Order: sequence, then structure tokens, then C-alpha cells
Amino acid sequence: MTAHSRQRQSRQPTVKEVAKLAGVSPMTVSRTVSGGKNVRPEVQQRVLEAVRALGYHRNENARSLRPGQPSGLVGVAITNLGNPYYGDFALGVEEIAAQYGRRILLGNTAEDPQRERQLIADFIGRQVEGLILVPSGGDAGHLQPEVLRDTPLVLASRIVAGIDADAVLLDDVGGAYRGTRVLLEGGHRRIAYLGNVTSVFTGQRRFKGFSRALAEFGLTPDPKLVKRRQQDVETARVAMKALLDLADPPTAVFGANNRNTIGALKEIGARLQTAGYDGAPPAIVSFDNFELAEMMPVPVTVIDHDGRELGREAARMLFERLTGSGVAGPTRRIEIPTHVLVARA
Amino acid sequence: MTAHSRQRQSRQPTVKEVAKLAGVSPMTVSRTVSGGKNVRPEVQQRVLEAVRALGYHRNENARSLRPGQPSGLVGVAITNLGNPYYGDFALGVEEIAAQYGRRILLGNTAEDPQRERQLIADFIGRQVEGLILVPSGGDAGHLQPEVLRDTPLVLASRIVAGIDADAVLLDDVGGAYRGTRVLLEGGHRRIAYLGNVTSVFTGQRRFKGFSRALAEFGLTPDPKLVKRRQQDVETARVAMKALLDLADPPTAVFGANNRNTIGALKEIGARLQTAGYDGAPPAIVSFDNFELAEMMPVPVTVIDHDGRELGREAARMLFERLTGSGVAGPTRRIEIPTHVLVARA
DNA sequence: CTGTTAGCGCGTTCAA
DNA sequence: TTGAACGCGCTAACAG
Repeated sequence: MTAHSRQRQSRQPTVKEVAKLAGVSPMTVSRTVSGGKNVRPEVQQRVLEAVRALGYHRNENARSLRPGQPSGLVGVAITNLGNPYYGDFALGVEEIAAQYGRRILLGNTAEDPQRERQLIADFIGRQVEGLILVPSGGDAGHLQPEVLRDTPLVLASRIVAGIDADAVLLDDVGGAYRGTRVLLEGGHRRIAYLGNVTSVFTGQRRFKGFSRALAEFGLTPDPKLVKRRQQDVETARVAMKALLDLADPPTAVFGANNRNTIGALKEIGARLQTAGYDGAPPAIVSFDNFELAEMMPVPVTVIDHDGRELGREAARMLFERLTGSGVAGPTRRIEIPTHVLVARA
Repeated sequence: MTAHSRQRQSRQPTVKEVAKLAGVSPMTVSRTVSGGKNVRPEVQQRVLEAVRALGYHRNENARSLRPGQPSGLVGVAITNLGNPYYGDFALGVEEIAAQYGRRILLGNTAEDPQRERQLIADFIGRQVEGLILVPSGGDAGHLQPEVLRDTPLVLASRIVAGIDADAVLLDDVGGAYRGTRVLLEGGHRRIAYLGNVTSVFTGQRRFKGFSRALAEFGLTPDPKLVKRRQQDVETARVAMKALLDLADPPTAVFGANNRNTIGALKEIGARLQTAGYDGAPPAIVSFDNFELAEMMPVPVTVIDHDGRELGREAARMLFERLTGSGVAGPTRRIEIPTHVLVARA
């Protein structure tokens, strides 16, 4: 029988067992493990030895059962952990949460409102002190104040119609606008758009910035060059393929996110490998940075922003609600700036 | 006063409050929310209305207080969530955990053993049913069976000396061996190695595979070409810079992970931009795949493996311990295969 | 300085 | 079918 193969039934030791071993009352154990105020040092010693001997860990769940005791938990629900951008986001949240001594309950919604609803309900059932959510859209019943009661909510990346909550957003419109202008000023006029499904909030905002820049050059988005249904790299690649196969393909492409840009680049890369390929590959503007963007075979202008900082900021907003001031203030909305990194010529 | 600005003090509603509103006893509420066995349909109706009206959520912490009741939590500690590979890993774990109705407590250790120790202790205090850990090395006192008691532990990516626990590893040695052979068979003889600090388990294994391949060609690693201290992209780039500045630079580079490969590529990319650069850039073999590897300006052979599958497999091992059979079997060690994707010529 | 009492929210057990 | 009592682990409040 090996180390981890014992019965799982025998629960963790409790204050009582420690108390018995140390020959004191449970209260003395409790006092000792929570700082040792009003306990004789020699008694503390005995208690701590018993703690060590039994491998005692204070039961945080039982502890937070007392009214007024915070659970020390924050619920975080993200649409797609597989997207490196949201990995960074989660890292930023975790970083701040750790500073505040909080732990993270993490869920991946996979853009499924139903799953999001379940996660939120479960998080509340586990008495999280607050929620950080990248919402997946759709019905928002589970985010209504009556349901959340007094659990603070911070929305990240996207907001939800009808929900008045703190939010950390990107400067989607401005970033998309400035990025698109780079293409226009570079002489491009046939610019394709690859984006998320129309219903996604950031998708709408980025398309608005894109359109605004075009408008300043007397252009409107060409429906044949606008593809807004791609959620992942492979569908984005297929969309790009369709664009390149047009009789009159675009000379530039706006990738409204990470996934769309990379799909587009993969298709372009495949064409460049092809012997018979002649046309000049399109230039790219990418909303979302990605590693090694500077090494692509076509110039990639990046609308850069820091997912980790987005996560940090979301967590900071939450903890302002949870501690000190700001607890009862009006909801706030922050926009994180974006930076256009123009491709080398 | 806006939606989320109320007092935080008024806790979540309890069975009692729901009971009062519905005009029944707390037990009837409890029975109703847990399936409704032995409750008259009309009474259930009243209860569910009260639940809805008050925004009641069953307190999972209180629930799991009863002996024998599982907490429904799994603790996951990762070394670096900012590495896209571990984002994928977390996604895989979450995916399986969701299937088993478990939630994830997530922590980032940042390769800090002290932080890892705190996280594990806290996870146990929160009554997690099991632990999944990418260990950061160093002292393993906090992983001893006496401390973990009966909480099953699954190690991922790396193992820990002296700890007998289930583990999911990569075929580090074999992958590194086969990848290195690709370089050797391509005629390369001066091959540099960029890797993690020597103490990291995977680093040792990958270096072993690398060395083994060299040995078959009558070579040993050249100390001047071996750099094993880089944990992030920037330090890797600097290491690569030093290699390229050698009087006799390597003709190929083995990147022992994601971070090292990308740092190396960034430096190579910078050189290629430089007007005066003449030498042929080195070929690359990368342990760990990364997006767009096929589009680099130098051929990149990838030792590919699926982080998400690693996560899934770790979670599966854990849940085999938690449920059904295998609860008390000997510890197991699984190796996930790696696939060498040879660069285009 | 230390111990006893009581109760947090829930569900098992037993009684009605 | 419904309810009352009890206790899970912990700690404030109150003795001593």
C-alpha cells in the first residue's frame, strides 16, 4: 500500500482532537491557531505540537459559517481560459487577490450563458465575497441584484445590457479606430473585417471604431469583406480563405481579436508556402497583441493592451467594494487604454 | 444609490427565512431544494416561489460541514498561469472537473515554494477533495502524507523527490531526444541548449534526451552553448544574444520550453531586421508548441504536446481516486506522448 | 489565562 | 407528508 492510497473516509482532524492530544479545551486550540492571544506560551507550545502531529488545518468553511465572517473567496468566471489573453487576465486577478489574502474559485463558461448561470449560482452558494465575470451575453437574469443580493460584481471586457455593475473595459472603439487609420493612411481602401459574432459587446465596439475610421475616409464597410461569426482560430482561417478567394481580395485585414488574427495569418502563411501563389498578401491590423507578432511574414500592426492589467484592475475594483471606502458608492466604469504598435515598413 | 451599492452586511437568505415566507418549516425547504422528495407539489410550489423571491442559494459551505459530505472543490496550483501552456492545462482540468460537478480553487505559485506551501495549506483548510499541482520544486514537507492526510494529490508535468503520488508527465526524454535528432540528421553539430534552471524536473529530463541524441552522434553538450537559467522570455532572449555573439555561434538551438524558444526567436528576429546582419540564423527545435510556429523566418521543429490533455488526464486520475474504484490502488504515473513536427525545409 | 455555552446553515434521524 | 431535535467545526461572549 503506497502513500496516498489510504481510506479517504477519515476526515481531517478537528480542534477537538487537537485539544484532546494537547490536554486543553478546544477554545485554547482555537485561540492558539488564531494568533495566540491570551494563551500561556508553554501551552501554545503543546498545542502547536499537537497541531503538527495531527496535521491539523483549520476548517475555513466552518469558520466562515459564523455570520460576518468573510469566506475569503472570490468567484471568477471567464469565457475562454484557452485564450492566452484570458490566462493573463486570470493571472492579474490572482495576483491582486493574493495580496488581499483571498482565494479564487475559477470557472470557464465557454461562452455558454447557461454554464455561466450555473457557475454564478454555485459561487454564491459558496459564499464568495465578490464576483469577477467576463460575461458571455444573453439573458442576464442571474446577474440581477435580487439574485446576487449584496455580492459585489465586477464585469470585465464586456458589459451586460440592463446590469448596473462596476466594469473594466478596454478602449475598444478608440483602439479599433486608431488601428484602422494606420491601414487607411498606408493607402489601403479594401479592408476586410474578421470578428466575433455580432452579439458580443466588444465585437460591436470594435466594429464601431473600424467603421468610424473608414467613414473619415469616405468609406463604408463592404459587406462582402465583413465576416463576423468566428469564435476560434480555425473558423477564422476559413473565413480568411474565403476572402482571399474573392475575385477582388482585400489588401488589408482587421482582426478584431487574437483568435481571428491568428486564423487569418495561418491562412496567409499557407498561401505563401504554395508555389503558385502570386498576389501580395494583405497587411494586418490585430486587436489584441500576440507573441511574435513582429515576426510575421506580412506587416502586423497591433492594438496592444495588457490582459494582466485588466485582471488586476478588475480585482482592485472588487476589493475597493469589499474593503474600506467605496463600499456603497455608485458603480464605476474604467477603460484600460490600448496602444497601437505600428508594423515595421 | 445604484444597484450594487447596498450594505454588504445583510447576509444571504437562509432556509429559515425562506421557510417563514413560505409558511413551512426549514426542513420542508431543505427537502424541496434538494429534489422535493416527500413534499406535496403545491407546497413545493410555495417554497420555490419564496426561494425565487428572496434569491435564496443553498449554503454549500454549511452543507459540506456535515461529515461525509464532499466539498465539491478541487485545489489546483500552477506555476505560471501567464504561460499559455498552463492556461490550456487549467482549461483541461476545469473541463473534467465540470463533468464531475466539481469547482476549482485556483492558485498561481509563481515557482515559489513558499507560496505553494501556503496555497496547499489553505486548500486543505477549505476541505478540497483533491489537489492537482504543478510543483515548483524545493522542500516537499507540505506534500508529505501526514500533512495531506487523505487528500489525494496528482502531480502534473513534474514530480517531487520523496513524494509518492499519482503523476501525469510528458515524455520529456523521448521528445527531446527525437527533436534533437532532427537537428543532427539535418547536419547540425554545434547545437545550443536553452533551458530552465537545472533544478526543474522537466529541465533535467529534457536535457537528458538532448544529450542522449548528441551521444549517438559521438557528441557531448558544449558547455559554452548550454544556457540553463532562463525562466522567462526576456532572459531567454538575452541568453540567445550571448550565443549569437560568440565568435563561433551555434548553427541550431534547442529551446527546452515555450519561454526559451520564444526569447530565442525574438533575438533572431531582431537580428534579421538589422541591416548589417550576415550570418545564417540558427535552426530551432522547440519543446512545447506555440501558435504560428510555422510562420517563423527560421525553420522551427516543434516537439508538440497538448497541455489541455495533460490537464484532462490529471483531473481524470484525481477523480478515479475520488470515485468508484482505484481509490486505494498504488500510485500511478502516466506519460503523455509528444509529437515531433518537423519544420518545412 | 482558560473553559463553558451557544449558535452560524444545513440535513440526518426520529417522531408525529 | 411534515416537523423538531441534534450536531457537523468553529469561535464570540461570557463565566471562572
